[in-house]
Amino acid sequence: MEQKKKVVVGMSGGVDSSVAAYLLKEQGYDVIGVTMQIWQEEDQCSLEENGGCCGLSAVEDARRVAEKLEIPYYVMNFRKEFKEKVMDYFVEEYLQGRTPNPCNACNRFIKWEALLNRCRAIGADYIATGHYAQIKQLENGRYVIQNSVTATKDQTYALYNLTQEQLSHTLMPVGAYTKEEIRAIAEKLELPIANKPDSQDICFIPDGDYGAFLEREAGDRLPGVGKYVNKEGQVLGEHKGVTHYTIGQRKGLGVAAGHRIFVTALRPEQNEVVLGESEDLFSTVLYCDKVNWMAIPGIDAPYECVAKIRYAHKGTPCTLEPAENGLVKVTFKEPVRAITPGQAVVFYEKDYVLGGGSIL
RNA sequence: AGGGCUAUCGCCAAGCGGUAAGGCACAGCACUUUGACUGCUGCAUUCGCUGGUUCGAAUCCAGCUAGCCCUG
Repeated sequence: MEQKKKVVVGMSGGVDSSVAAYLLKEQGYDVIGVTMQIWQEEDQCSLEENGGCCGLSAVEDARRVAEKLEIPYYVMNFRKEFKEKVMDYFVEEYLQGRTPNPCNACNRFIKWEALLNRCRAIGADYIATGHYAQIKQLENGRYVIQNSVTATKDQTYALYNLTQEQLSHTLMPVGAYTKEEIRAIAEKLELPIANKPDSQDICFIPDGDYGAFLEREAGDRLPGVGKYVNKEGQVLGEHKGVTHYTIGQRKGLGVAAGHRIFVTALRPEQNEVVLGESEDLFSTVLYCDKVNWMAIPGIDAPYECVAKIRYAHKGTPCTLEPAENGLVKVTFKEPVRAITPGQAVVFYEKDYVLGGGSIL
């Protein structure tokens, strides 16, 4: 009667997800390997050479790993979902003068929503990934993402948007290990991808030139050249269009002010880019919407916690307060640098995710 | 038309007879499952042009050119 739990592992062909599949098999699960086809064209595989969580020789590598582990393996097509939920979102955000975080969108809508739905439809109990994070159920019954044991490789920020339903059907086996340990396991197993580099950058823009990508995708909807101005409204020069800039940016401005200057604001309505000093980038308050609560159902009074406003942010103590229309006001104890609309703000309590939202 | 001042890397700017600082911009690399930030490296055999003085000049002299200012 032993009914083995069935779990689908999203395999990117990389080290982490490959070892994740191995660990789950060792733990007695009925493991199925799946690679999601999301942006890559069928005939474009030859272009791939290095990293990208979703590109490359992903399929070939994943298939070889699955064979080595002796687990069934399938490729699932999610190009349509990816185009709508990630690429289109990416373009629209830039057109509105905001700075999107495609990985967060991909995690929630593709890796979880789309993949989980399809996997449950074929009878799987869980989906699993190679994220360095852990899922834990609190005493109040709610599921949370918890920091992995590897502080330097923590990925909870990119996962704040997962729902309770999604979390309750997700496994993250590598979260209990360090990156070094995972690589060691991969080498011991002689997995063909043990030394692949970590993925990075925007997977669907392999050359890193997102300006050119927007040109292809949005074309005539792009704003075109505009004016650089300072706080006083003086024109400082001409820029390539607000879609080419983000808050806090210094490089690529082409303005020689004699000292370092940064983008302090974007005004998409006027297609103006405001330039200013580093000090001008620090502030203590932000509002966010599209809040996803994880450790608690919500707040109806001020709530103390720590928040991150970007992936690499170490976190700053703050107070959360409910605001009109479901928004949340975040007041930091110390000024934080370059609060950027479109980026995620993620709230932490102890070592787990309290919730998070999209910065306005 | 006279008089004065200034001309050094894309921008700003040291240098004041001893063999071209620095900042910004720019480029590359590193960092990074987003955009940024940050760090590292590179970036004028040449100092408006032509001569002269000198062992030796971007630094002194002369002329020329250009720009700015003042006087008519």
